[in-house]
Amino acid sequence: MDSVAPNGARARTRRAILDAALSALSKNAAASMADIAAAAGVGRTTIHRYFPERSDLLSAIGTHLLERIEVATVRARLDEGPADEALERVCQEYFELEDVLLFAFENPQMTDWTGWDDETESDRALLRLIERGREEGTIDAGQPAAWLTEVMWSLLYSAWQHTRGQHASKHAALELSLRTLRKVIKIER
Amino acid sequence: MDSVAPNGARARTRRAILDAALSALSKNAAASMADIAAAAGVGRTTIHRYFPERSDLLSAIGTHLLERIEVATVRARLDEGPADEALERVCQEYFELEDVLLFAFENPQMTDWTGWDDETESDRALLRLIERGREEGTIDAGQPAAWLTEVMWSLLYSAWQHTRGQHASKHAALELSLRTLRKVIKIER
DNA sequence: CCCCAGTGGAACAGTGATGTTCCGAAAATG
DNA sequence: CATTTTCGGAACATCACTGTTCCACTGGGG
Repeated sequence: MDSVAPNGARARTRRAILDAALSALSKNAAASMADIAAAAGVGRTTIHRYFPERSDLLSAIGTHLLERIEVATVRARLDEGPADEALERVCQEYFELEDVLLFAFENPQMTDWTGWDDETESDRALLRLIERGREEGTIDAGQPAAWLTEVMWSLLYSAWQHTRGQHASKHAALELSLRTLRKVIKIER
Repeated sequence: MDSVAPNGARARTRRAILDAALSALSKNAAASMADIAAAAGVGRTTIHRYFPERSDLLSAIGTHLLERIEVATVRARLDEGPADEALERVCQEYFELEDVLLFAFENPQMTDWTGWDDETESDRALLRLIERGREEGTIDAGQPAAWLTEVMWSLLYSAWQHTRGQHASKHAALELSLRTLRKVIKIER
């Protein structure tokens, strides 16, 4: 059963469990294994077959999550074009990761998960991008780069929150975020 | 024991439990009753004497929380002076409520708590303030008022996060927030 | 078509949190 | 100082979740 070659069936259910766990846990941070199993349309036993302990599932989610962020970052091509435009691109990419990122935000249960502490390649790329923008003169140098990344994440969070509370469409919320972010990085004369 | 007149002793330990619960739960959202009791320097039994069930404690925290927000809002005197300055004042007041508000943000366990859904007087006052600023010409009318309040909360959250991650002082973080907020509400020419 | 990897469900023990009761000790109150 | 109130701790029953084992089934690949 734990053969080296992923049979296809195994890989499929593994993904199903991972996806279901992600969505279940972003809706309810206290979801039990049984809840996740139900969400995945799978027996609770099966989950334990793939992830012996809850922590195993959580760290699998963790890496899966980092991978998706990584992919989104690459797709934004941070090195191309003016820095402010690249920043908007990466925001748009990240905006699509709502379930993934809401989970990351609202689940401090993963505090013990080793893998957050060390800087991601995405983190570094983002900081480099902002640095580049400051030198280019397209991003306000009056605010620390680390602060601007915080603000970017916050604005994304606000956008998702805005679609929940208000009856705003996702598109409208994203537009608001980008508009606000543009004002934030604008250079004061 | 449940006499009508608050004896002083009862009121005192009640506050102690409430405060300890607040700080314990903001540090660790999954804190057990035993944890909270320990944090309050009080027996677990005593907590159940004041708050028979966990949900009772949570809703007590909820109202206590709303009260503190209410007080902070009043102290900001939203009706006085230019709207943009009033907005900065209320930010400064809210910034002091770090434990209270971080708890509110990071504890979706209070989602079931009835009392968030209906608009607070503070919410309304804040929206009125922004509306006033738009008419005055001190706050950008290009962004919906509801969105600006979301952004304000997010910036506060960013500030607290910034003091955690970076080695920034609270004062510096607040300054960053205010500076960024000023740019956000600035009217585009 | 047949077989077996993959699955679901029942059943079980272990664990930690919750809520309750009871009683002796401590402290506030008059 | 005496009395009433309040507190702490031990003990207990209950509950939900976890992780494990075992067995019966099923459906897709060889």
